Amino acid sequence: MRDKDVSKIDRILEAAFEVFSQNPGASLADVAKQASVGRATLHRHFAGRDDLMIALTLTAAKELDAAVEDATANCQTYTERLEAGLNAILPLAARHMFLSTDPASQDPRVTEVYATQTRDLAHDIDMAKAEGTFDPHVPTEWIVQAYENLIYAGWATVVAGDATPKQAASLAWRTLTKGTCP
Amino acid sequence: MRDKDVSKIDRILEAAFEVFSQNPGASLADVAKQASVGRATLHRHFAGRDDLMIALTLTAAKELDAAVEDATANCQTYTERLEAGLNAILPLAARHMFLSTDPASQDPRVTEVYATQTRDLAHDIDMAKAEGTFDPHVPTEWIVQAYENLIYAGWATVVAGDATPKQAASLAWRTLTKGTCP
DNA sequence: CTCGCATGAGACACATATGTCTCGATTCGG
DNA sequence: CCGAATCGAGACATATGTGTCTCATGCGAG
Repeated sequence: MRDKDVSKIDRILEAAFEVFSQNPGASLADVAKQASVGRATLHRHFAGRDDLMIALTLTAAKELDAAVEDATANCQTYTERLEAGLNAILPLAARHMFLSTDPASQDPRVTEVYATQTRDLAHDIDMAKAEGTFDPHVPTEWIVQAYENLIYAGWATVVAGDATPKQAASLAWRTLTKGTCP
Repeated sequence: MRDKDVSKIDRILEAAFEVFSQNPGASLADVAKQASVGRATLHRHFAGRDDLMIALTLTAAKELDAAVEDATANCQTYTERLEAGLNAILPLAARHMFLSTDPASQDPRVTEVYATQTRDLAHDIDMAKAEGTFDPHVPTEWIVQAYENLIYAGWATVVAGDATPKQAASLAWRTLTKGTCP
């Protein structure tokens, strides 16, 4: 039965990503319907909306970690890591973006996950500074924000049909490092 | 009584900006309370949540237009206009950001306002391209997205206490044009 | 001073989301 | 083939937001 449970949990989480991506205010009934699962069954695995949101956040973090780790396995430099990571994250942005505006981010596990992600990114940026990719005079905190928001910009461009994910990632990386001047 | 009405509408709109900025899902009762106004009075001026959101969007657009127009009055070039506009918009981002994730953006007036803003921005960027500020090979649509999202990044940096609005605007402009490389 | 009107407070009905429960159907293991 | 467990569907109670209405109050106009 354990396997079945996992399968059902995964289906619910997957459905939640799809539904909430398109409408962050969707009801749990919508999620259950998308997962082809009874509403009661959803409540058997997730106590309520908050529990589900927390699980989604942790799942999203795992997905991101896995994608980034896979994409950066063969990278030699931190600069390469950042560029490859950007390519890996951008296609996942659509699934996870609704979590950033989620008000239920008060759980300690969630805040810790976010803190860890930001800290790791800041670390890589600091290392890339040492490699000469970023100006040491530009605050690392700013580069972190710019990195994350240019990913969002790339995703928006893809959604608008103005670029492929690869092109968007390329533009985001170019803008972050060299800007858009000639 | 006309003056009183305007005053009350303004108070409601101002309260709505404050409340929704901190919690986009707040109830109309919260807004009325913040405005020191009866809930019924709010409904006398705004038919419902959608109406209020539309009014907020149009008000925000006016505020942005006014701020940008004022800040760019003495600009000689489109490049200067874009940089000055960025400085003007960034402090207002906190008030308006919740509107970008608002699902009630299906009203024709709202979509038209957004379309106009984006079109004007794209026009200025095209002109700045001609001035040599942006690489003509970089799609204008991308620069629009980067411009808007770097404003958001700047606002986030200010909120985090890592920069003043002026510093954040400067970083955003530098990143958009020259990037963050040394 | 008095009248009239807008207002704030609150009652009321309604819609929706949520959480719990029960029951018949289905499925899986023995 | 049978029994137990799980599931989906739906009923039910509850909470919250919303929209409308009434009414006493208080303020300003006349």
